[in-house]
Amino acid sequence: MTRKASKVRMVLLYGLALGVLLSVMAWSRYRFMVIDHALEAYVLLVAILFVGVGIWVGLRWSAPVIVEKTVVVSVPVVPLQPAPQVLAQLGISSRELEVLDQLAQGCSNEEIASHLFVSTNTVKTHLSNLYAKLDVKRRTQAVDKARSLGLIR
Amino acid sequence: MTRKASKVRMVLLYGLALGVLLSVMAWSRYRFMVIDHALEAYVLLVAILFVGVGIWVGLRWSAPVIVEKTVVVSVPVVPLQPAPQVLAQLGISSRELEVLDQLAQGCSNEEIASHLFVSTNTVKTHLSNLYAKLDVKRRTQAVDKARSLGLIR
DNA sequence: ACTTAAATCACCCAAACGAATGAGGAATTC
DNA sequence: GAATTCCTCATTCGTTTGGGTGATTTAAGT
Repeated sequence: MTRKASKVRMVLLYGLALGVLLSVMAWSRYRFMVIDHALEAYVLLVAILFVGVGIWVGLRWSAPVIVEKTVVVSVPVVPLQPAPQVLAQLGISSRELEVLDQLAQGCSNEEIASHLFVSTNTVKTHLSNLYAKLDVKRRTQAVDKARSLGLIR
Repeated sequence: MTRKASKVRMVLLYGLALGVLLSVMAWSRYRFMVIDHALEAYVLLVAILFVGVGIWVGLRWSAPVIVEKTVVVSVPVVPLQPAPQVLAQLGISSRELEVLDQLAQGCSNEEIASHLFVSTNTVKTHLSNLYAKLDVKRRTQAVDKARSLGLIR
């Protein structure tokens, strides 16, 4: 049922109730008029009744107060790019990527060399090629750029 | 003003209004009693008045309907740690943090120096202190560690 | 068979970097 | 006012890094 329909129906019900109440009161007034101060009691009764009606109407008509609750949910963040295309596009070989990874971990040329079981000269060659392909001059720049390209975590 | 206080005040006002209205009616009934069907009009007036009061009360008392809305917002992911405590704990100064930031962007000592308007010697000093505080030996290590600590983006 | 690309290593040289140390000035704290 | 911290700069010395160049080997593709 729509909100509008329920309002219309309620107004009709309210009018009906008012009419009935007035009739009942008109009929019953002779019974109570003999009592002194009957009018006051009468009015009080009417007031109480219609305050009740009003409250009911008010509650029904009151627009729902919409409270927005912001719920923060933690979501697993996936790697931006597994770097397959970027890698190919830049022409970076797998060996160079290994070197790049070591680089990002802060290894020196000598450490990289020992980790990859090659000479430091080889590492330097790989690095030089990497710099050219990444278009950078320094190892720190290489790490920064590789990270922004998603080549490394 | 709190909700409770306003409710209490409203009840009091309501009672007062009712009392005043009753008094007015009691005083004025002699004027209208001569007219036929005056009571019906009287009751109607009271009914209308108190329906209004009731509606007002109902609107005021109506409890907010809480509607939960799921809102999806994009949140900048990264601040593992706002780094305030970590920073303080490691004793890293703001200037050192600036140097660290430049470092992460792949700047050379000379570039950092010109960006921060100091000599390269000063940069080297800051770096040395940083290395000690981060317990590393090389700039690349420093960047790596600072990142893992959430000190930099 | 020829070409190409990747990986490996070497040598030389210059620039950048890092360690160690000292020191002055400013602000804050005790 | 003494101590502390931070920022600044300097000097020296050894290490690391990067550029340039060239070479060999292997694998893959034409």
